[in-house]
Amino acid sequence: MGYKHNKEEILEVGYQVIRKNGYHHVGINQILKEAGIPKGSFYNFFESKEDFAKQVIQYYGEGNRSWLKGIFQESIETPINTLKSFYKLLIDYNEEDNFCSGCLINNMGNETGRLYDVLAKETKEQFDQWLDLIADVVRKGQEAGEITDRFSPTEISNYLHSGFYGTFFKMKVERSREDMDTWLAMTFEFINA
Amino acid sequence: MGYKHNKEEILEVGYQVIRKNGYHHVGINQILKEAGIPKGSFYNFFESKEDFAKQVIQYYGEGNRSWLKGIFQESIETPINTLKSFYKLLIDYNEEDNFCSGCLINNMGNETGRLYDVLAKETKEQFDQWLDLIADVVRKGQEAGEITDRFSPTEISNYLHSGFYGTFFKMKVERSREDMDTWLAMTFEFINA
DNA sequence: TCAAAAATAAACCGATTGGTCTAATTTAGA
DNA sequence: TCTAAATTAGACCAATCGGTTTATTTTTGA
Repeated sequence: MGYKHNKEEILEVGYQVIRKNGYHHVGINQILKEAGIPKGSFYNFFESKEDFAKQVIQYYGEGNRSWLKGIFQESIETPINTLKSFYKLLIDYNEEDNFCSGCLINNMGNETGRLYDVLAKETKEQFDQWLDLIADVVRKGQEAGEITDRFSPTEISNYLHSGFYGTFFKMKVERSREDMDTWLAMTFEFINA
Repeated sequence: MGYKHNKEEILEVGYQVIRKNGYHHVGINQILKEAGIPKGSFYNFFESKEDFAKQVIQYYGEGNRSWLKGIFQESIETPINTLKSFYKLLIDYNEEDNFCSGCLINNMGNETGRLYDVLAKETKEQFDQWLDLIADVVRKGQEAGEITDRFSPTEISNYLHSGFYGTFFKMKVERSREDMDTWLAMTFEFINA
């Protein structure tokens, strides 16, 4: 409160740095340097590196959830096109840093899923809340007869987002959106009613 | 040749350890300990940690390619069922260690894609060679009228395997095969002719 | 206005990192 | 059989790791 350093600014730096470099590859010192704070201040805000990472995941998860809510509410397209535009936006977003970072949640889940109960749990929690929002749009699409009803909204939203996560592998090793665009076209043809 | 330590044994240990723990989270000392070799021997075989990881990727990529060739050649099922059984086998394989490790190639691509040109290149190379083998089966499935021909063999094999990679996220944070099984059922209904 | 609490600042800590060095041992080929 | 090369062995290195400590400054509320 009115103090020199701002917790949210540190979390934002942490988001950027960890998203790009991963959890284990990033040291506290790098965070300190990029955020411009001394170590004492960091450990005043956060109990440990793991606690910091957990709060970064929360910060990003919640921010992204608000963003998601907004674009779904304000969309003037039909449900299926709302979803397709949403994934196109995500691909565009990844193009901005030359396809080298991917998604913090996907990265964290894959990197620390096995090792850190705390981080895996937080990761899953944020992911699940995103999926609920996506599932709502899928349900509307099914009610409108646009999206296949051979599978439930939960199954389809899961299928969509995990499929999207799968494209990050080739995106990163090829530094290209080609595969993501193909995935988008194929998936939305498949889930068509 | 006939010396005390065997390079392939060290690579196998490296595969197990790095697949499970990731690249940055694993130190040389851990490899030495688990492989039972002193540091001097390690650096006699490998130039650096990065060189070691590269050879681990090659070792695993080539081994897996042989395995893939074998099960595709020996399969007595139709092409589409050969593929479905193949992915079921992969899920079963991940169940063996309680869904905590995933695929070395996917892990490496996601973790080091941005950071290490050497490792990303090797990862992509091995992946591409797997995909060629899968694409051959897809082509046969299309010729047999089992698999949709709305997309090319390359597009479909890419779609299959990147979709499979996408399921690793939830597998790891939930330690469950539920999502993978659902993905399998949905995907093979979608690519049906 | 002033004392208690909160936040800032950086020196410092032991443990571990990837990697080097030197010496001893084992192997291969002349 | 003997020498040169390859391999084994682990002590050693500077740098970095996550984290603690102590002292100072800033803020807060009585």
